[in-house]
Amino acid sequence: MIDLRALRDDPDRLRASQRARGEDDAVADRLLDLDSRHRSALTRFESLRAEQKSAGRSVSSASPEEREPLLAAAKTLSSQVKEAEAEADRLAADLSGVLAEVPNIIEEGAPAGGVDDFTVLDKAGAPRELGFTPRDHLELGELLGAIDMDRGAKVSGARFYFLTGVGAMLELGLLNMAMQRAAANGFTPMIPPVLVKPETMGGTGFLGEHAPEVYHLPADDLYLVGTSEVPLAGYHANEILAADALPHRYIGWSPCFRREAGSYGKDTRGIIRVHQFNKAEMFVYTTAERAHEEHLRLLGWQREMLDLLELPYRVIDTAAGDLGTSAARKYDCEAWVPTQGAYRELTSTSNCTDFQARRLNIRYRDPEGKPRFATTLNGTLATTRWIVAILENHQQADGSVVLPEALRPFVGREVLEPVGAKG
RNA sequence: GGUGGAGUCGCAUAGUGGCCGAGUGCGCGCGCCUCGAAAGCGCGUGAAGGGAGACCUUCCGAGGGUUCAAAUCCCUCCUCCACCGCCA
Repeated sequence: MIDLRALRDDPDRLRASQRARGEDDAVADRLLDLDSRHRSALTRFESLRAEQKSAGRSVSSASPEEREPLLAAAKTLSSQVKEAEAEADRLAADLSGVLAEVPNIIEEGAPAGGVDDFTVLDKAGAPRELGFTPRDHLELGELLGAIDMDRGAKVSGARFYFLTGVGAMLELGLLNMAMQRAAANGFTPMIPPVLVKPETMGGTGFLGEHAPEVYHLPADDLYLVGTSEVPLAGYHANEILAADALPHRYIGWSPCFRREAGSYGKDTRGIIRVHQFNKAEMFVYTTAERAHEEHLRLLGWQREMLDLLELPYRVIDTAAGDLGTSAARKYDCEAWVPTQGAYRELTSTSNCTDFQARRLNIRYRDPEGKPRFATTLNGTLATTRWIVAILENHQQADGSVVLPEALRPFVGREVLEPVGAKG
């Protein structure tokens, strides 16, 4: 949710942001109009209410003979107050309805445009010269006895899979490595609930344009999270945090569930795009002043993981139209996938400014003791998808995969060897 | 799943329709006192919104309702505690 008072002072900021995102900039005027109508309705209600309260008090202190006319007047006021309140409530609902649709205002510097208008900020590590025809991650996964898509489909349907044997161990090792590194960097490890209430899901901004992506359990009115960002953002909802405790840095490990609606036919092979996967996610609460440098720090920790796993990747500055509802700025790291000849997203880090904090009512005390909305940031530190890049980039001609050194202690072996066909 | 009890200002508590427009204690802040401190005394001490301001409105777990008037009465829900049943 954006700041209405800031909008009153400078509506052009929202207009410019909307244009950069390729969205309607007239919402600014609709908001301003609703806002001023709401405020005058509110003022009317409040003064009537004040009058009613004093009228009520005069009834209680009146002598029996004065009582009757005072009571009649109070009754009249009471119905006027109800009416005025209903009008103010109606306008407040209209206003928050429009407000709920408005995405965050982009950070200065974010490239304008859509999905393909990103800026490449950096490239790291060159793709290996293989000297043989690379196998894709699924072929390798089957050869290594690590991935079983067929039985995933048998049990749960398309886009489900089993990680088997070394595949299971590889994922555990990878995620554990991420958790350990984050903990060493001062993050608090968290294993959060993955079913959340509507206000938590809505508060993080996922029930807007992303709503069709989200699994919903109608019997309990709970949502399955697509990332632990959701419960970690809800963790401090409706709290006022002590300023000297900031930043709060959490590293969450959770399964993530995504319906992948609208991506039919895309990435249907293997585990690149699946309905359920695991993820280690960094989540930070801090102040507006410190947010930008924290964002770069999150990116730094992501790059460190990718470097340790010896993966070639590039860093992109996502364009405004591809930021999603909550983010003001987003950097993605994309790893090289040899069989696709392309870079594919492995990490994403977003600065959500105070957008989520407003919806979830997360504040801290500034040095003057006044509550202010916090800034939230998040970033991937490892996911199941990383297995794709690890297998493909570190494969050998015989189908074995030599694990990067930093990962070995977490997986408990140096090389993943092909197993005989076992069905 | 069932039954009973509870949820009030940072914490603890008072409050069973109008004197609650929320008291008191602790904590915290400022001041007096003191060489300095403790004790003592005095003053202050939540959030949100509107207004240039004086000030006004809302918030007693959440949401509805009754009433001229609700922390207080009624309904629904949530959370916690206790017990019963079932269960990985």
